[in-house]
Amino acid sequence: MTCISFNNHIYLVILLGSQKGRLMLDKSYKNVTCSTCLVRRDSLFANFCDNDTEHLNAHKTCSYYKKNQSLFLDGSFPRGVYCLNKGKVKIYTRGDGGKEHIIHIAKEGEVVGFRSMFGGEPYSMSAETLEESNICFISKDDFLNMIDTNPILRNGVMKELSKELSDRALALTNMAQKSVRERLAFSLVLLEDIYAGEEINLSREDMANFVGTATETLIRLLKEFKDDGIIDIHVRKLQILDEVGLRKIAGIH
Amino acid sequence: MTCISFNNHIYLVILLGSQKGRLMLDKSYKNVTCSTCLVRRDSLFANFCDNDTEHLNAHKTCSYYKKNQSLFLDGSFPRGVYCLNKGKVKIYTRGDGGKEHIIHIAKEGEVVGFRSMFGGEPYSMSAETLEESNICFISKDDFLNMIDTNPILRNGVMKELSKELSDRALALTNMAQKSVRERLAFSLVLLEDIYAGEEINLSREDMANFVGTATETLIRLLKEFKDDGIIDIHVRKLQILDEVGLRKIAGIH
DNA sequence: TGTTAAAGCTGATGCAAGTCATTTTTTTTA
DNA sequence: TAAAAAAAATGACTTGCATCAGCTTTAACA
Repeated sequence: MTCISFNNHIYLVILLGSQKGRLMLDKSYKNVTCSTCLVRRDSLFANFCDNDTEHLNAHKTCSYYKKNQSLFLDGSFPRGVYCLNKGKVKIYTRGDGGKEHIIHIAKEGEVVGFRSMFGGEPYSMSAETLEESNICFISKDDFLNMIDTNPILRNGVMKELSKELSDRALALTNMAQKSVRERLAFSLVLLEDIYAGEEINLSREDMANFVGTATETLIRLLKEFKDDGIIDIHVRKLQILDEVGLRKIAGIH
Repeated sequence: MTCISFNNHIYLVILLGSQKGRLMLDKSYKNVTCSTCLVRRDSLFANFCDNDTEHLNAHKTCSYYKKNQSLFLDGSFPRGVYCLNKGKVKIYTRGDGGKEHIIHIAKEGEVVGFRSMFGGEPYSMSAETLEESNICFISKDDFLNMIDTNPILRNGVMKELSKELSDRALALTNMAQKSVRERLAFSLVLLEDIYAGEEINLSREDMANFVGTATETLIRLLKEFKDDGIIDIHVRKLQILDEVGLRKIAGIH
């Protein structure tokens, strides 16, 4: 049994029965403190002064989520926002027939759940962890209060909203005009960033729902990319070997 | 020659040579006043107090735009925002190869051009009139100043941004999962609202770029809908006869 | 450790929708 | 008013990708 430390947390590498050793999050999540949280520097709460950080810390609660656990569901009303300390979360809608479409995959440092908060409407999307995660929660009242009193946060939120709006316009144009092959390449470039050098670890079904295609088609195309030496596949984990080639296929200049 | 009045403006119906009579905007646009502007009640500037409205009026300039005139282009930096007093504007991106994709069609009362203003980045989209229009302009400095000092406007903007974000997620899911036939039905329901009872007046190419399909496919499907009695077509203008039927095809409940 | 379930993969087939070429209609311009 | 240009419409052809069905591998669990 080995201990390693990463991102504010201590992980235990343990052997579970006949299973291969895997990374389990230590349940020490209660110790997360905003002032020392490393992922905060990428978040909406970056650039906070000490006072604001302390206030944030005092109003957040931190929880452990296991894999495939829901944060919120389409149709429910926002109760607060979720700041990802560790782990990844998929944001998805369901089309007619219930088929998932993954709009976004949030990574460490991202704040999830505030986008539907300003209209007074229920969520139009659902959120669910893709792996075990540590996630801090700030209640709606506290968050809205901070928005009103903190111009840094407010500007950050508005900047984030408009950035996502243009990202999503690009995604829409890609979906309308690009082939599945091109979209897969595009998605892999996005995933490379989301998984930040780690191997991409998504089920084929989730990946297909992210690209917007059938699972079988995705598998066939992944195989093509592998044969072309653009990616490498280890069981279900995926590594990008030739990002330049991918960008070329995706049509990113 | 006849005069009619509508929406703050006087129109002249005039006969031009051998052409059929058509509606021309009177150039009296300079007379538009925010306090009496009827379309303002649907805009971001609704709910303004008299003081704010007066301030707005003092800082706007109003211009006449002819059909197919550009408001701003992808890559340029925002100089201000555009409030549509009369006319429609398409917001579009271009995919690889330069093919347009129409993200949104703005109608009277909508404010265009502020979404890219908060990130300090250039526009990722272009905007162009679809018909002759009267459009008021507020400079970036004036608008940002109003955002900072006017909570009503600020909340309206944030509400609008998050609403559009969820609209666009729905559009993305539709694009990923629905057939062209279903998407066309969906788009026609949207257009029915945008044209507010008037006949839908778009070129086949624009409509195809809005639905996300080839022009030929769009034409064939329109013909099917016409044969099924769902729509009626007069040359290039289009009228919806059976919105319930359309919603059913589109999968809107 | 063996059994069951889930996820991943492969092959065969059909069709929705894109592309190209041509004609017809409408609009614009001289 | 005629000629030219642009937009709309139709037909023929091709193909990317979804669907279905069956098989294999990996993970879950008693």
